[in-house]
Amino acid sequence: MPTLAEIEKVFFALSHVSRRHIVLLLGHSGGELPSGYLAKRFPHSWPTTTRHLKVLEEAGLVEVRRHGRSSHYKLKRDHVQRVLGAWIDQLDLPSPTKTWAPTGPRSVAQLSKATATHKGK
Amino acid sequence: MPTLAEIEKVFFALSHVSRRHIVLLLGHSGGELPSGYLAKRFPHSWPTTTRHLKVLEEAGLVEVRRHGRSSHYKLKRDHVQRVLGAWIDQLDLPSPTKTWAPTGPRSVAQLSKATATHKGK
DNA sequence: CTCATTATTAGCCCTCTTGCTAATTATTGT
DNA sequence: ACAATAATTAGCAAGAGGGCTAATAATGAG
Repeated sequence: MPTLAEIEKVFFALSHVSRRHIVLLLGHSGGELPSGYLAKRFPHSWPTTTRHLKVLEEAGLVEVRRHGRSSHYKLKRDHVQRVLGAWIDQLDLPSPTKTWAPTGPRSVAQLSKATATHKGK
Repeated sequence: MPTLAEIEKVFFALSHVSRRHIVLLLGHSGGELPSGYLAKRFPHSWPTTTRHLKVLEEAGLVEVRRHGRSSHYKLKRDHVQRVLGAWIDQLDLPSPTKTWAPTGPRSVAQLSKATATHKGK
């Protein structure tokens, strides 16, 4: 279960278009992307991108691997899905005994559960 | 598919703790809650709650029914799930032919698809 | 009609966020 | 050693966001 602080940081991080766009770029790339590559794809200056990346990193949405003079950023998919998924799940009415109704629209609970095989930070 | 503007508004709306909390309260209630009921549950003033509610409404996350001198707010679950779900789905690598890998963690795609039986605003 | 209740609107202030440029650090190449 | 490249840090300015109080609107009760 994500802490309040985690939820806070994630939603804040995703509240800015550029940061969401960075996340999407990283997601589509499938792997790592260097800071400069990302910076070039935005109308704003490189330092601004750097700051966005730091926000994403502090939110645990992204991880960096520094190698030589370049920094490679990678999306932490599981964290995005775990935090957002868990929050969305909370929207449902409090379950009496954690019994998810077998009928009706599927809950994202399964997603966050299935994905929870990874490290929980 | 949610428009960019929709995504923007939803993520902005959910970037504030109080607004997220309002959404959760409405979600848990299962139905409608009057403005004053919500306002009383926050440390800040009533007008501040009113503003938060307006933001949520403009984001399409909530709908109001005014009756007499009270306003009743209701969560639009489908919209929350449709927009957030769709965005999360975009994180996955662009599918070659929309073929979701049969192995690995399940996508939220199913959720948003299953839920998409409702009105698309 | 008058008063109380419920809620929203208006306007103000202060903080936080985000953009920028300039400076700094670290690494690679010549 | 020196210059070039990659990236971050520092510091500043502008604007947005969110809090408050006071004022206004609308409805219900007596």
